[in-house]
Amino acid sequence: MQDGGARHTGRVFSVLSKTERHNAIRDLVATTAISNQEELRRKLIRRGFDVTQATVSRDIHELHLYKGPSGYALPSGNGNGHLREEEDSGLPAVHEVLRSFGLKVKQAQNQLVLITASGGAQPVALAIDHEDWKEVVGTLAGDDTVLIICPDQKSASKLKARLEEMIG
Amino acid sequence: MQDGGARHTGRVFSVLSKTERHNAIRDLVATTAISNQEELRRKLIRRGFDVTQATVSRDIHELHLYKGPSGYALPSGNGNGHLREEEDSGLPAVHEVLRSFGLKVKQAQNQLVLITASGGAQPVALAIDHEDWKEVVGTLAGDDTVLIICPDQKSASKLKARLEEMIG
DNA sequence: AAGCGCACTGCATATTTATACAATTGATTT
DNA sequence: AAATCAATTGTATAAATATGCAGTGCGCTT
Repeated sequence: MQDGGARHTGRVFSVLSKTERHNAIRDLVATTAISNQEELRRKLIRRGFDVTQATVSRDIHELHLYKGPSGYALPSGNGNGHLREEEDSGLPAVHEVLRSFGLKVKQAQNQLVLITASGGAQPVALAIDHEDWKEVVGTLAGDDTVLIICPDQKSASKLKARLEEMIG
Repeated sequence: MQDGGARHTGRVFSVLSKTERHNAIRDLVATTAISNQEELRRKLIRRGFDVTQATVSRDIHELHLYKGPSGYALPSGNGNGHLREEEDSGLPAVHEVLRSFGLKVKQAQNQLVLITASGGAQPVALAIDHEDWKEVVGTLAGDDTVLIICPDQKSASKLKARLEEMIG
């Protein structure tokens, strides 16, 4: 269902169609404005893919495209995803996440910049937030960097020491 | 058309309805899974907003929401949105987003840390950026935290007061 | 107060999107 | 080779979303 490739049985070469079409769709969606499936269908036809609206609808599903004010768009990779679940308290202790993800801490005035392994910033920041330390005014996490804002330079230093100890 | 507020003529107090509803929608969309307008309609009704699907459809337009694989989503501020032109001032006023997402503001020197509901940071930061306030040097948004850099401690205090007032 | 203009909304309906079902095709098994 | 199976797609239609039009109500002007 997913790839259409040789994965399971059946189809192995006609692939030249569906996957190609998906790529074409990604390209079209990324570079041109497409406000509905008929429009996308027409553009696909111009590129040699003769399909119906039903197929286009299915493709859009498989590609996880979004539809917004200005037409279809690619999945943002970032924020949109994890709106759902989340659950509750199951967070690992800071020292655990730090031990696995933490790399180093740098200080700039009242701010700390915590470098983590790739993809580790969010979980680390979450864990830190949960500690409710008074040295932490707030955190901001990207992919591998966490910015920690402290009330002042002094508390930043203190926190830095603590974090470094945890990183080991 | 945009605000429904006192902007032009007419309506100034019934606003208690449409804008409130918009906030409720932002909140619902950010915190729960909503896969179609009927569902959103039902949830709105449970919150006391008795509207039809048509109105919900219009609201979704005005709020620039996206619809993706997992239901409706807020404009990501980031990747998804403005690939396209952008048109005019389509962003909701700060006080609107703040009312729905803002939780509290903390100050550290010349920085403000604005805590928002989960998923609210991007839209809030976007709105703030758009205001072009001289107290704002720049913003950084994660998932539920916005860092606002101000020129100095004094302007930070001033801005803090203003934001707190908006949060209510 | 009468008249006008505009925001807002419901109703009915047009437009757009999703999907149940059946047909086709090529690989795999017996 | 016949039977079988999974993948893919079209057709027809259901489901979801958008919108033209008309009605209502408030504020402003006259």
